[in-house]
Amino acid sequence: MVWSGVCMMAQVLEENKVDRFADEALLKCPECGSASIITDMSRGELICGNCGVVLDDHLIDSGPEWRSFSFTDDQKRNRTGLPVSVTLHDKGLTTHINNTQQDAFGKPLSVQQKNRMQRLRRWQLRTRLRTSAERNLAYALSDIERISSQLGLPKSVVETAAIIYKQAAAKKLIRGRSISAMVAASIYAAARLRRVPRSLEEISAMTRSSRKEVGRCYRVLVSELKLKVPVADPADYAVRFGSELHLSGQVIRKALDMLHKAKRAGITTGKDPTGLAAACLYLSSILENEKRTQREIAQVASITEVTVRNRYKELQQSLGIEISMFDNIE
DNA sequence: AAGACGAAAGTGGTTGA
DNA sequence: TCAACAACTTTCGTCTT
Repeated sequence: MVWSGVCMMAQVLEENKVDRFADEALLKCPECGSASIITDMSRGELICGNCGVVLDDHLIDSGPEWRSFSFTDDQKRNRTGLPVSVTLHDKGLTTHINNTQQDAFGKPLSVQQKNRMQRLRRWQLRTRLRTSAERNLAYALSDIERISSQLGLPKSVVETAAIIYKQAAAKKLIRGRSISAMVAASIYAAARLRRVPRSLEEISAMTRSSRKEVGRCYRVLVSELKLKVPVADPADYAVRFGSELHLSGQVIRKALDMLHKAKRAGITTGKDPTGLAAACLYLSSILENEKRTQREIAQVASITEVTVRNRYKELQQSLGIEISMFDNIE
């Protein structure tokens, strides 16, 4: 009885499908007679490929309706839930027991049932964050998310930082160090790995840890996890500082050019990359007549004016930028 | 008055013995 | 482990615009 019903249903669906395609194949544009009909599923429209007339604007999308974020998702045909994410301590694979005091039909629960659900909810929470390590991880990962969003870091950095932190936790590197310093160090490393560097000052300012502490943790991460962190490129900083100072593309381009020359002249090794970027921006802002003061630039780069000065004097000397060029402008 | 400059002293990290 | 060192910071007085 049930089987025959299912079979009949399948047959009806199959026939409809065939009919639909047959219709489409035979369809011709009433305006120009062309047979090249295009279906635009994102708009739900049937359009003539020749003259552009919309033949139908209420098409039913017969494509798959399950959402998938990966090949395996696609195979499972899931219809609910978030994508699996490394930024959640349990990868988002968890169950929440709702707090509504109703059953599936909307009827209020009896007192016994309420008590039972309360107990279940409590145990669910306990098993979800079973160990102190898991609680720490959950706390740290939400902190990574918070700091990264405050610094305007992209998703890729958040995920990299989460992976680094998890590896550090697995290697028991967190023990004896503060969580917030380790979180900051993970973000610092991730940002550098993803080539959107933020300075230690900027990151440690978002936590309760000092720059020193974060730096120490960072070195531990690099050596223990064997991270291959590329040397911070002053050019990455120059672009960001430039836009923060509202400098034109021309000034930034000139600064990058200067950095390139400085690198070739060999005066960049061992120097603070933020200082170099700041000095180049300072020089190019003067040369391009969009001058910013040393203080403004130093503030954005979170270094002192003295460093800006020292760097730009060096640049001036080795790149042969004449003082007379300043005189012309001022 | 604001910005630039430079000297002097102090700090924290790196390196090599 | 420790001293030497380079880079950077802080502070402050002076000069220039």
